[in-house]
Amino acid sequence: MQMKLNAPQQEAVEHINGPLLILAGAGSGKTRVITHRIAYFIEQGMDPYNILAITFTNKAAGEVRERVDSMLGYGSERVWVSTFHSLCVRILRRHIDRIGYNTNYTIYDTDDQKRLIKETLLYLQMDPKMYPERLIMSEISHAKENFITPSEYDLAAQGDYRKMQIARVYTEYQIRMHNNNALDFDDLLFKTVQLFQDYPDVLEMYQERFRYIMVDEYQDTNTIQFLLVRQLARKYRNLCVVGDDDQSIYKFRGANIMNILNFEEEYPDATVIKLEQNYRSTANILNAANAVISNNEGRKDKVLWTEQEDGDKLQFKQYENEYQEAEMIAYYLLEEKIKNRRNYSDFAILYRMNAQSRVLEEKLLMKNIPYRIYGGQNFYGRMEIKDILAYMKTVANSYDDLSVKRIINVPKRGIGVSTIQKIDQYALQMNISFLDALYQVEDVPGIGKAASKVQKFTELIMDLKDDLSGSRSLAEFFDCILDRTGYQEELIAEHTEEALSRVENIDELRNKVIQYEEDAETPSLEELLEEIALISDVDSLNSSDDRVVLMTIHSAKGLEFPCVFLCGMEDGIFPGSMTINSGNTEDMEEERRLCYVGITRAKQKLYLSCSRQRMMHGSSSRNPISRFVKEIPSELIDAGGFRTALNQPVTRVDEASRVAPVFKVDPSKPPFGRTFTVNKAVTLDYGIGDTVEHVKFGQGVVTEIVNGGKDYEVTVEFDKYGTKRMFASFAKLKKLEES
DNA sequence: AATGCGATGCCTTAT
DNA sequence: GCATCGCATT
Repeated sequence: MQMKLNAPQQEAVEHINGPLLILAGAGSGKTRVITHRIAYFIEQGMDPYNILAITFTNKAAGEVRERVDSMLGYGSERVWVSTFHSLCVRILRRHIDRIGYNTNYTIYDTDDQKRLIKETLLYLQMDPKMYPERLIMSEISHAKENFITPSEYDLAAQGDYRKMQIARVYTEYQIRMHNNNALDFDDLLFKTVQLFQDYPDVLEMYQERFRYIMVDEYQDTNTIQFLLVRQLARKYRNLCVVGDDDQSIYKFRGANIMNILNFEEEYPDATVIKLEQNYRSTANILNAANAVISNNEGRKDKVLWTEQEDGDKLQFKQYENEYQEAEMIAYYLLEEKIKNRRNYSDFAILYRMNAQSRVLEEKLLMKNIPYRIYGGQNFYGRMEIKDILAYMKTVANSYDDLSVKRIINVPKRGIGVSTIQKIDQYALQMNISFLDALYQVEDVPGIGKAASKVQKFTELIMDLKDDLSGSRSLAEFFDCILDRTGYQEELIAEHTEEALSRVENIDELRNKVIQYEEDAETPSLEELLEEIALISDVDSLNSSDDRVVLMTIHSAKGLEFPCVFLCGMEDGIFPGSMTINSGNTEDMEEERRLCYVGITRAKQKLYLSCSRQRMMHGSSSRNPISRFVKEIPSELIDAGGFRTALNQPVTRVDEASRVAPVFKVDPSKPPFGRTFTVNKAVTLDYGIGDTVEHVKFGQGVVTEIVNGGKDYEVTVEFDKYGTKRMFASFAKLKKLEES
């Protein structure tokens, strides 16, 4: 651990007035500078109340506050440290009524958004096949990220039929969001910027309050965040942004790397400080990272260096399939743990996509290695959690039609789709909320005996509203929901393993409610719901429980681990096939930055691995070694006998990786060191699944290849002659078609 | 209205 | 390989 601040760090800490850009390489003590800077400001007599620090995750915010607190022992609670989203939520809770929303608005997550889009498409009679929700969602999201209103979008769409259709959805979607008194994630930013734009008095209030602004991970800010920061900083111009252009990895969600690259143009009087000394990783790991990232063009020039020892070489292994890869990761993990007396929590297994976690999980489970998976299906995204939350949201905001529709027949009350549609129709005509329409169910035409069922439901909601005002705590209210709905009872009655785990999840949610109530100064249902809406998976990462961590490289940004496994290092996975096929240089550079982020998470040991064959959406595919692995100088890598192949030029290695022999691992006797043998007498230009031709037997498909030392034993299923096993050197099989 | 079945289509990455 | 969706059945 670094003892005292180095010169540039010190300079950054003591810079008080005017714009400041801190280019902080990975592991260069960024958080340290931020926390010291806040502490320094307070020591200099500044009011902590005037300081705003924006971080990427709630977890990071908590850490900043904690560290400032431990440095000063006071004052930190008055510093406003939060993420962009929670900053906006808190501002809007106070002032959103100025722009026509109710301050008890609901926050919609991606799932809610999707439902609403679906409803909207139906209403506009647009074909979801022509306009997939996915596409619409990203269009709307990108519009909002660029502060483009529906009418502006429509204006720009003129002449482009497709865009004009999307403009219709965007417009109707926003109307519905407004009617539901709901905001999605993008709206939180959008509405705040809009509020500040339309109400300069409100903006000035916050400008006065936030005289000193710090933004972390600035390279991942998008346009709307840029605008928000610019608004807030305009008056006092005491803006300090910290970031690393090499770690910009969120282009897909609108992050604009130009925000950091052009900071000096936006603020010509900006001071620029570079932090280039890395305190995290060994020299070998750092050099590998430097080598990879140096392949990108158009970056701020900066070279990370370290005083640390070389350390161990990076490990690289190619396996036959993803099961073997997972198996060996588990094996090497245990080996390292025992050899160097490490904790499980010293390890992270990182991958490109969440889908890769399943196989890893399976093998860890088999070997009794405690682990925790972050990301993917979020806890709060689970069905039962969303159901219970929908009850809470309905009580908190009766305009939230989406939540009401979600729970009106959950648990089953015999209220079906047709009834819901009729009521929906009625609500639309009367221009009232869905819940209000439910209250007037007797006036809704065409509702027969379902009316009494609906009335039972509305009574339930009214009772719950009474419960909330009558109950002493939110936990008590929570139990009222469970009791009155019978949700939990129904699950218990099911007696299945799945239902049981849902019950457990509900219990966990209950704990969360209790926890919130203990921590909050003035607990309220609204605040509880917003906290839940904005919580991210890594926020709950807790290094004190001794488990291996599994997550995507994206989620791992900002984290560090003594030992890191980067798996699935294959062209087609990482970089992904989309990126490779598109031929887009910018996209490829972003993938490379992601790789850079992955490598620089490791402090001492880095294991890279890939698999020759892998199941991807149902079918098996073969992937060559990732080009990024090949960008690492071979002297930094220990790859057993495979090093030769790595040294070859990229184009030739691609060829070579197809010819390379199949190797088999006996899990009971895991190999040390030399895993690969490249110098074989015979090489095969075909693999499992390929169609081959034999002089005598004709065509067939290769089903198995066994490494028999000098030769390969190849099993082929011939079209006419059945399955034959033969030695490759005699068979002289000719490849016809790849699988 | 609820259930169950086969067909479809789809995968980055996440607040 | 998985989840979602539409359809037919009870």
